[in-house]
Amino acid sequence: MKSNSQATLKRIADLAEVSMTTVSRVLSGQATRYRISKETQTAVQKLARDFNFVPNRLARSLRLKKTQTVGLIIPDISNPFFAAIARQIALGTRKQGYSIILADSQENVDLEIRSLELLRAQHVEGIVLCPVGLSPEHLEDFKTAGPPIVLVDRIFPNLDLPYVGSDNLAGARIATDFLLQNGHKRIACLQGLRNTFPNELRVRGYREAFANHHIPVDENLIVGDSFGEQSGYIETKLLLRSQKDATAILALSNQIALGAIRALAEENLRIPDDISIIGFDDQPYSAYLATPLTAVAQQAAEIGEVVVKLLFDQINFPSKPARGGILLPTTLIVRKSVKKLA
Amino acid sequence: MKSNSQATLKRIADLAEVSMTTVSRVLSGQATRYRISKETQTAVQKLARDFNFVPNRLARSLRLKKTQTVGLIIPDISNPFFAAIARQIALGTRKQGYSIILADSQENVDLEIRSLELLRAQHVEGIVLCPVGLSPEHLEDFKTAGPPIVLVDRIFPNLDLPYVGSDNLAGARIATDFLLQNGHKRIACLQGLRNTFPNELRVRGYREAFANHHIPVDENLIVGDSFGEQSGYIETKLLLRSQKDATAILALSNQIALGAIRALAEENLRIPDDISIIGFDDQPYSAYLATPLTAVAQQAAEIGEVVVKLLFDQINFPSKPARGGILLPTTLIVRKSVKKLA
DNA sequence: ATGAAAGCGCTAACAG
DNA sequence: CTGTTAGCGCTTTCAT
Repeated sequence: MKSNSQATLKRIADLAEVSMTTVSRVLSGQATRYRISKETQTAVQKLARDFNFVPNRLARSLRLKKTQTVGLIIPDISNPFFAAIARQIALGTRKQGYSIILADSQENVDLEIRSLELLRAQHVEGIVLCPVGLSPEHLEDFKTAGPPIVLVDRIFPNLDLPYVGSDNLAGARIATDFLLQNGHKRIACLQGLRNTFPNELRVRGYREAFANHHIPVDENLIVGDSFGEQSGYIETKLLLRSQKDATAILALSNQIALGAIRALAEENLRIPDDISIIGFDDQPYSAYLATPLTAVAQQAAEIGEVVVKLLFDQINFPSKPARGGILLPTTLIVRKSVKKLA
Repeated sequence: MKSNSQATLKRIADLAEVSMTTVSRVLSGQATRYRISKETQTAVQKLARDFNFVPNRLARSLRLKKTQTVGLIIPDISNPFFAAIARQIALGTRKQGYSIILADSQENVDLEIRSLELLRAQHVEGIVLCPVGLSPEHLEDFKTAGPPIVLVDRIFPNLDLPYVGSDNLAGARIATDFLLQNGHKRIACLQGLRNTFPNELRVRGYREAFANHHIPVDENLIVGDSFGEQSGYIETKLLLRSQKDATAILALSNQIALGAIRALAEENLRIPDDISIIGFDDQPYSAYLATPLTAVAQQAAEIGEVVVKLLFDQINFPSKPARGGILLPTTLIVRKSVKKLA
């Protein structure tokens, strides 16, 4: 059993035979400002240490209406892209003296909504939201009420809420263009969660590249509906049965790419000899895969940094209007997974 | 500008012309228990909805001395092993209706200590700590005071605090044995953070395997001092210069393995033809590397589940003595990165 | 140089 | 069926 009775201001005050006010002042570094005598100071400090006094932040927050806490909602923290962003946010947030309340929404809008409500109830001073991205209705309120918010990755640009993401359109266009340049015309597009901003823009980039080359796109080649590894695997399997003439794959996430690679390996198809592939979102391991993967790199750490900046801008200067959105550039990292066709 | 004035119990009470108590009761689902009239109920509920009332959890927590919150401290959330554990903890925790306060300690004991203090001040009801693992002194207190805690991965088994981890000793022993069985005698051991429980046990496993084969270990082959990718890279580079006769590498983390692979690639050394390698901690991509990696798999998700169980056991039944530690088994996944020597 | 007292928003005796 | 009241632990006027 533990001695659960925490020391409080009052207890220390009684023991030191001074008022709570004085204790509070000493312990919050306001001793000089209120000219508290050296003796009382040391006495109070000693007692605080002896009794292992830890001020109750709940009480403090309630009184101050300031929790020094921000919320972070992520669809899946085990996705390395999100994990990298989360890490950067954790570092920046701590630097500002704030804590993070983390919620994993499991790609589920209902959970996202519930998390958002909970964060409000917890009076976080700001929210970083990587939305599931399917519907923005529940976010409308944040324009006029609630803590400042910044959207990440699965953003809603029309929502008039600050956001940070990648230039998905250009990323996918350049990747597709690279495939086209290399003579590929039958390019399967393994998309992620549909009606999601990054997905739609990536698909649009894919289409634009085709348009630029004056080649019509075959809608049968645009398949899939999740950013997960499973989806990449299954869709690739299906594709190999139905569209046997595809010569290349554009995988719209790192996990999709991994799933596709797994399926290809199972079917004994060689990359890039039998089929070429480009992934979206580069990872540390991408260069060391059986065939080093050509991929569109996103600047995850930088995204995290910008998020922190935008968020604390709003927290620290609430009167300033929240700035709009920022799209960070992507780069195509060319490795060995694309074959040049005759 | 936002309308920041939140609705409160009192406001709703005034408008509904009932007492705060009544409002509190209907809004916390205690209407039936206190036989509150249907009319009052609906009236209150309507007001609450109209004013978008969200009860203040700070106040609630302060009053109830229950925050429904647990703390989670991780050395590096972008390490996929920790991310996988974190995800499972997030899911389990939410199922119990609790929130997570996340802290990334950046492999830094001071930050870990500060996080621990902050979590106490925030009155979390439990703490999951993946310690940096170098020193346990600051954890002594948790035996007798503070919220329940469970240690993960970088555990201190002598500390008499519940913990969950992998059977590192057996994992490393079996991996090393496999190398030895395949005729390797000059096996470099790329270790992680020294004086850390998993590291020491993994090194011990390495030694035991040698002992079982009656082969003395060459201390010059045990190098490195961090679980990071950089360390794997650098140590491999150095190794190739100083110990040219090593025929195999045992990398004591997934990130070390990746760094080693990078170094090997740079030096144009082929796996396993020129040198064999086994990694500790399997990852989704391991099977698809240039040479599919033989690795010791840890059950990250299961570790997370057990952690949740142990933690809520203590939270929900504080009188029960905290159970000791649990070490989950590891398995050697044999792929193609080890060559059989003549 | 120090203190008394009010109050942040909520819940739970206790009282009808 | 409903309300009064006290108080969780802290900070901050306003006094002295």
